[in-house]
Amino acid sequence: MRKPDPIMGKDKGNNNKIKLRKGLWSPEEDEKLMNYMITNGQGCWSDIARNAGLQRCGKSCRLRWINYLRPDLKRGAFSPQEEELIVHLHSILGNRWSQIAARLPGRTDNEIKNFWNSTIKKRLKNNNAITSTSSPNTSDSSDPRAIMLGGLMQPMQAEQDVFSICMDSSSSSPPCMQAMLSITQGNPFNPFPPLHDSAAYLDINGSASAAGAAGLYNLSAAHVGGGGGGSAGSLGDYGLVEPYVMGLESDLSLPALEGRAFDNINAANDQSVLDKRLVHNNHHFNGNESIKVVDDFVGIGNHWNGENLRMGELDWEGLLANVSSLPYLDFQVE
DNA sequence: AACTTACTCAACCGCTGGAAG
DNA sequence: GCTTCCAGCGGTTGAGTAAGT
Repeated sequence: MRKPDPIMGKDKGNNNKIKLRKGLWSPEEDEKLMNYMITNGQGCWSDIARNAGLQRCGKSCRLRWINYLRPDLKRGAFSPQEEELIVHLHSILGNRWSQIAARLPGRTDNEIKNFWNSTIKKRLKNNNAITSTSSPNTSDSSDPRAIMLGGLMQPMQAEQDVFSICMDSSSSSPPCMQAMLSITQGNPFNPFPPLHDSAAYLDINGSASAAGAAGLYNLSAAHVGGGGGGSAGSLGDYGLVEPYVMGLESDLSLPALEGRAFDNINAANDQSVLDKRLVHNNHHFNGNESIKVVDDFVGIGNHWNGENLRMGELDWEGLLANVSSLPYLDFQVE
């Protein structure tokens, strides 16, 4: 990690040089930022940095908040289900980490990106090395997702080909996506089959759900609250929302575009989780403070802003028109 | 025990796009 | 239309740590 050594920085619009710290955040800095966010909510990050008495740039504060201090963050290792979902989403979205993160509540784009670049990529690479010597027709052992999913899926060869392209982070999205789409549209087979039938994971309520495969990814705008006009207030990127507004009460078994993280905090009343998290990353905060945060407000992470699901950039909207509204990941392409 | 290598992940950097003036 | 500011994103870096020799 980077040393928390202060360096000289320059305040824009002000010729006075001020010391802007870089590197790791100290517990004191975290506390300042957390307290400020609790009290004032999100605003202009450079103002936050200044007003909170932090000798950090706004950008750094934003990052710290998003990746570590946010109360709705989930910590700990990725579950197999999350891994599965990441692989699946990456095959569709490419390196759009923020989009992937938006479907993994409590996870940050940075976290997912790191996870992908270390664990998954390596795993896939290793497996490719092994399987490359085997017959190309030998089942689906060469399919990365099959690898990841323990052979649950039996994708078409064409899909495998495209997927292998997508696995390469250098080929992020548009070409990849178009290849995907070409297959999607020209192939009678669904290139994005449901992950598997028993969606006993990613259930909003954290309990096992036997939601059918068909509904697994059926994420409509209504499901995520904001699309139906459900979000309350705004905390900028992490809108203040009414707890459980985001479809938590529904039977949504989908990796909602955020929202489920509330469950992590509220349903579990999760002192231990919070403590663990706060301890994990460099330290800090006693449990009471953490809980207070949860009580005071709930930040929606990962840029889900209600109706404004941005996966789509316009081109995507058009491209995906025939793919069962991919932005909401309804994979029922039939 | 000492050293080296591999891995993880927090944080930084540079870029893009949107909003405001 | 141009400039400036800001938020957000993806790629990259590098310190800390675990695993291996």
